[in-house]
Amino acid sequence: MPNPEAIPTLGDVAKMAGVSSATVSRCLNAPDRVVEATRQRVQEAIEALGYTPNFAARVMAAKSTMTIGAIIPTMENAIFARGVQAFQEELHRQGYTLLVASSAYRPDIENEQIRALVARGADGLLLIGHDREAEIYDYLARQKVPALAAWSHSEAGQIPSIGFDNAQAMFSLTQEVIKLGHTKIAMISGVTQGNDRARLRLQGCRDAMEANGLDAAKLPVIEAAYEIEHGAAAFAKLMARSPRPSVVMCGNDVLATGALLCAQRLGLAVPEDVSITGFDDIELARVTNPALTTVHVPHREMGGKAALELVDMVKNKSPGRSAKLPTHITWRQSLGPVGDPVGGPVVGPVAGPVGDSARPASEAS
Amino acid sequence: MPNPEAIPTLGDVAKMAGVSSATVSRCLNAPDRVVEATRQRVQEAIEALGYTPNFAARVMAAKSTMTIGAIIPTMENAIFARGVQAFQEELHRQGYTLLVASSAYRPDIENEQIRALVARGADGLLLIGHDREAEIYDYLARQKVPALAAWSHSEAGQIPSIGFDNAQAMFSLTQEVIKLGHTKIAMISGVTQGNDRARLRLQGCRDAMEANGLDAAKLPVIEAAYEIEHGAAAFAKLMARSPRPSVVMCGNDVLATGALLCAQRLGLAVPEDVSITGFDDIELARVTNPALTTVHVPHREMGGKAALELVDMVKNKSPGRSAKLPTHITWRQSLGPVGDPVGGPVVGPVAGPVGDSARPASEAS
DNA sequence: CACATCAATGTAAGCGCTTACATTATCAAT
DNA sequence: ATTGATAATGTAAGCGCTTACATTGATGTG
Repeated sequence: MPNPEAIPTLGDVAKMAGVSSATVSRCLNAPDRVVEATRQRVQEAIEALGYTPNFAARVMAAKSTMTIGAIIPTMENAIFARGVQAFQEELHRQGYTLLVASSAYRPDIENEQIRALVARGADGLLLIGHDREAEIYDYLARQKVPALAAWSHSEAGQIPSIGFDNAQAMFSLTQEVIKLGHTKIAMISGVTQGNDRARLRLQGCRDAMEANGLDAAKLPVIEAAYEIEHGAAAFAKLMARSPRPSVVMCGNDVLATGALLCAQRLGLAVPEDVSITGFDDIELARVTNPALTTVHVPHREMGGKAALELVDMVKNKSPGRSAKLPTHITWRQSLGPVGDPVGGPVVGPVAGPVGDSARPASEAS
Repeated sequence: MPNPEAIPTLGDVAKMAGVSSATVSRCLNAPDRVVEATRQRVQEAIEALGYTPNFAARVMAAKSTMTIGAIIPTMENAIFARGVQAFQEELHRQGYTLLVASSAYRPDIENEQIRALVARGADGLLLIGHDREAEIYDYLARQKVPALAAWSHSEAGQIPSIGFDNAQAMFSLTQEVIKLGHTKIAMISGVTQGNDRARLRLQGCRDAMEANGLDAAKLPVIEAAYEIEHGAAAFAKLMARSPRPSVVMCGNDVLATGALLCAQRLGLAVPEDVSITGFDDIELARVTNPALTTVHVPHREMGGKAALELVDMVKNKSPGRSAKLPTHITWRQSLGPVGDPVGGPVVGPVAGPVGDSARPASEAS
């Protein structure tokens, strides 16, 4: 009997069961390659000893961890929550474990986390967006760790991506805004530095303006980190401008929620005095008052698809195929026609008592 | 020159730099034990080769990963987001990497994830609450992996905990509810099975009723998973009862938000027709209309403290000390006096335009 | 100048597992 | 019984790193 204080090893089990360590290993990894009686004896020894395999050793010897890593910019708000949850569920179904790290939107930390996850043996990585130093892609390539980008679709990226067209989606939404008569548009954008999603959304908005004969260069833009209070502060600044914008398009629902809260504080009615739009369609968007008209992103579908694709890349050494998922506008109450008289009817289709609705016609991408 | 296709190892670096592998290892782990000139030569070789240490090998040899694991019930909503973020920030400051896994509130998955993280070499684990099979605590003890519980304080737990007194907090809130004249209380509780936080919150509510001469056995309780729609469904059922409750206390802010949404659908004014309370004080609670009166939990403080304590346990093999953090009630607009006439003034203190306020007097625990 | 001292480096033994290959047992067919 | 094929198990060589211990060489001392 080995020292009961020590953690038992394969060898201890083998000794106790009276077999070789190879046989024990086989019991664990290929049970059908060992005869019933032996397997049982080994099983008993395992239980008696309370043995659990040492993972590091297994990894060293076998070079596969059945672990996928994901580095997301933040866990603080729900932007990535649903997608990651779906990703994890599909991974679990495929027999993989997901480990998540977050970068606080800081490239240096993301870098660190990527290395940490790779070092810890992640068989594959899920990254958000495409913007990062070339060095990291080199590193991943050298380490032969497949990576997949999500939340942003681009055929031009260094790695395949499962996502949607951020620019296109924002283009469509802006189109609708303009159709409602707005010309004094302003935008609260996410921080575009190192964030292709934010940059593309801004771009989409500008493109739609130009496409409709508005001068995109004159679009007032404030960049704000994705926090409610920052959205509120930016909104306050925008409202102080003259002429006052009739609509504030926000880089995501968190910023839009902040804007809404600020409008409330300022005594501005939404959408009568000013319209506000979001992006992402997270839970928050349904809950605010008025509820947010926003771009719906197929979070769960994206997560699930990304999992399948990444597993394929890992298992079959496939190069990975990108996919572009459709988004659509979810109409709620925060966007109305310009100059709507106070209390006037909300235009834009509304369904049901706390109505969400999607106009098939306004399908983006 | 070794095969350029292969991932370089310590040995490759050593060969290139013309030193032994031990020296290279020392350059990495104890730079001051090797002379400047050598160190530089090694550094160059490392860069030329693009070498990165193999973590599994390092773990096997050194038995420390500078990694902490956390298993949280869910990432889908923000209940744990802020706390975990703070936990991670402090960990990062201490030189540790945090890896997060989620269990979807399922004990079997939590079990799996705990093993996965331990197997992958986590030096310590953060768990939520105390409710889990004894077997897991045994496993942790055998593997000598220190674990700390959060979001729930209990001196009686198998592992130390950094948290707050869920029962006490709910007791205080219920006390206030009763003080406002409510006797027809109902509760939408989280699923209490395997969730000590939910159970204690329910208990706290019952205790306060008894303490005020109300029959806790008559408290209508519906258990619901922490999702907005489930909260809404439970609320609808509660509202169909006769007599109709004058206040619905919810196990957390997510459920309360669902309740609020449902009230809106039913055309019930909150708090005039029915009051609603939350728990946790996550962002959601500030954003709903009316905003939620809820129990404020010191998420960031809890996360930071937990990180410090867990690092101490890991580094110094300390047994760990528990800590109970104070909570307080955050007063907003969803709780009012019973039978308030429609449109009547909101009682209960309110501060500022979108006022949050905490009454020092109602400090819980 | 011989020798002790100490800093810098090298040697080599693991860490716990997987797996290619070698060996032995089993059993049906002759 | 003998043989050959095949199934079951054992042997042992790594996987890439850390580290106790051994070796070397420089420096200072009596």
